[in-house]
Amino acid sequence: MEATQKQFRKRNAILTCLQGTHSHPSAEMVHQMLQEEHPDISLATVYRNLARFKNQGLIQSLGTVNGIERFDANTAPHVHFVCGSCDAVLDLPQMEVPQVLCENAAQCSGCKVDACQLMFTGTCRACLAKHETA
Amino acid sequence: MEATQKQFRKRNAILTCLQGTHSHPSAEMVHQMLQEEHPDISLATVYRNLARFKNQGLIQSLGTVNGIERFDANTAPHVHFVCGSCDAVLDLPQMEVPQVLCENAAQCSGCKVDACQLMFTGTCRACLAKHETA
DNA sequence: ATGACTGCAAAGACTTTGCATCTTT
DNA sequence: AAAGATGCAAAGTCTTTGCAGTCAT
Repeated sequence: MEATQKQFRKRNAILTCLQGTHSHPSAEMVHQMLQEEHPDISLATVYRNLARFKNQGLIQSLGTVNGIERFDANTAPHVHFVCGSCDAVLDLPQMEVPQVLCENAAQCSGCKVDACQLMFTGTCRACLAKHETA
Repeated sequence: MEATQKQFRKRNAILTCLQGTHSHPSAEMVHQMLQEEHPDISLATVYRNLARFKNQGLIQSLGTVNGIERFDANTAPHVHFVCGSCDAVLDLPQMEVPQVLCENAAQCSGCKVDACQLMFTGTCRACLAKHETA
């Protein structure tokens, strides 16, 4: 009955993969990353388990970048940067989401606020360098 | 050569529709809203023009809600609330996005920051009321 | 046996695109 | 004539789902 029993190996691999990366991958990216370890894993399995984890609250969706959904195993509220050039999604761990904001939002809107996302868009350092060079 | 010349009537109608609503509609919602005024407008035309306006910076995309892209003619940075129950997207005009945040983000990340989006998710008042009643 | 997980292929949903037609210059 | 806008239908892309096969209880 160990956690690695065959029945859950792929499911665990998907979660572990997500927890071990900072790339905020899409379903397909996860599938790619698992190719070596599980060459026979199906994309459908990745989608199914990501949906499951999301429902369980083990991961969160960051929304879509260019029409593709991106996931994050870090469910604590934190700040993201999306590069419009290479579609990379970066954490900005130095920045914090002022906790007051959620309370303010709830107060001034009368809505029940569950979560909050702060997202910057622009061009990442790698792409800036690339364009300078070019 | 007036602005309402036949050639651009539908295009203008789409933009005007978007500018006259606070519902942050999807392409299909825009199409619906224009039915009365332009019963013969095609969904493809709505998509084409929304893409055009977005490129021109006349409107902005708010990302997708449940897999459907939502648009906003208000391109100034402002705060949104997304209801997970009815998919409504509301403005929170009382709240402001601290301008400092963008500068902070640029500084601490080394990225070129173009825009910033602050988004809350939860349950809107209408849905809260509905659920209480039920 | 029953329930659970997966692969495969099919279906689904939203969006984009090619082509013919009609306008405007 | 040439360039631009639109409708229609087809194609495209990402995601979900049905079904059969396999494994665990």
